[in-house]
Amino acid sequence: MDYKEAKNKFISTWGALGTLWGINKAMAQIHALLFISPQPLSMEDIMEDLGISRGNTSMNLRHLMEWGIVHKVNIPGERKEFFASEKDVTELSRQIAKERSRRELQPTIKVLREVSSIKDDGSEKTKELIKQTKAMHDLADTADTMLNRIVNQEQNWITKTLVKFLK
Amino acid sequence: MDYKEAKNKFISTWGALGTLWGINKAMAQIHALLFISPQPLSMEDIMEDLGISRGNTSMNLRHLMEWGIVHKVNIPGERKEFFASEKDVTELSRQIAKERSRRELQPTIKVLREVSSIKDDGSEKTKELIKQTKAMHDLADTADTMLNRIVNQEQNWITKTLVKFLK
DNA sequence: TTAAAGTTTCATTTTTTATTGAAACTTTAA
DNA sequence: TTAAAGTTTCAATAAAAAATGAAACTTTAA
Repeated sequence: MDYKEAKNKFISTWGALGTLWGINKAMAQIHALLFISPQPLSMEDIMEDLGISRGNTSMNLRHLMEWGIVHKVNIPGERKEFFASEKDVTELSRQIAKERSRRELQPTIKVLREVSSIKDDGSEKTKELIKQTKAMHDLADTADTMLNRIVNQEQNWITKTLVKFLK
Repeated sequence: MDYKEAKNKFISTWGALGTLWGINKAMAQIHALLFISPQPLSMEDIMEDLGISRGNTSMNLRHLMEWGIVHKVNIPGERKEFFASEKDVTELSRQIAKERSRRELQPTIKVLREVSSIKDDGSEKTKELIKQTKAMHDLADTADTMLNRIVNQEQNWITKTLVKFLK
């Protein structure tokens, strides 16, 4: 496998994985491209490389910046804007986990709390709804808390030890 | 909020969350419905409750069974098939993590290994591709291993302690 | 057996989501 | 200033995904 093949394989695999996880293909592919590019790229570079339109590129770059994993880079002497990805995988996963927690997990946890707090009218179906949504709430809450702790690097010795141990 | 409101809110929230994570709405909603139902439900019950077609219900029930989180239940004296969800949230998350690992993470890890193993031709872009995909491979591999360990309940005392600690 | 009950499949349609491209807007060098 | 370079927005279009519904298939009780 030469460079070009490897690059294409990485970009298309990343796009496909993104799709499975609810991230649109172009967004995932732009990220993949920037992630392996030694230099920041301009919008033109990206459009051309991935064969996508200017509008698509612009909007998805904005989304990636909103997620905090792509940044504008100023290149002295260049009028164009250039873009670069977060290159450190630890920081990348921290950022993604943080955003998914904020946008998706936390609102869901809030709903689960509301739903599981309805008044028990004594019926079997109400009891089951309360029991199950409460269990789901506790799970989601624990998972979210753990995720945020791991991801926020509140890593004291025991956490570090544990992470190593689990590897 | 009464039972009906709470039920609808749970089902629609679950559907919306599913969509964000690449699971289609009907599949997530069928799961939500079964998850809070005290009794197993027939296909008719589900179609009627969610207002979706027979075909849609049938296919998504199959998907849920392929994911191992919904099962057929035989009710004595009934000719129809009934369906029930896994009710234990721990088992539910174990099953989902197991499947997502098998279907999505592991194939991606394989590609990352291939891509990061190409021959270094000395160029900067090849070096960067190798470096970055290797880092991504290591991250994905560690995350996958940890996930599987946690989820497979290979829980010795230190793991349990750690999990408690992180909560 | 067979016909009624129940289930699955899949071509077609609908809905949703992503993408395009051109106009509007912004920035900057001269 | 202004006009060229660059960027963003968004209505229109295309593509992808989900849902329908009816025909084909399977199971089972009589």
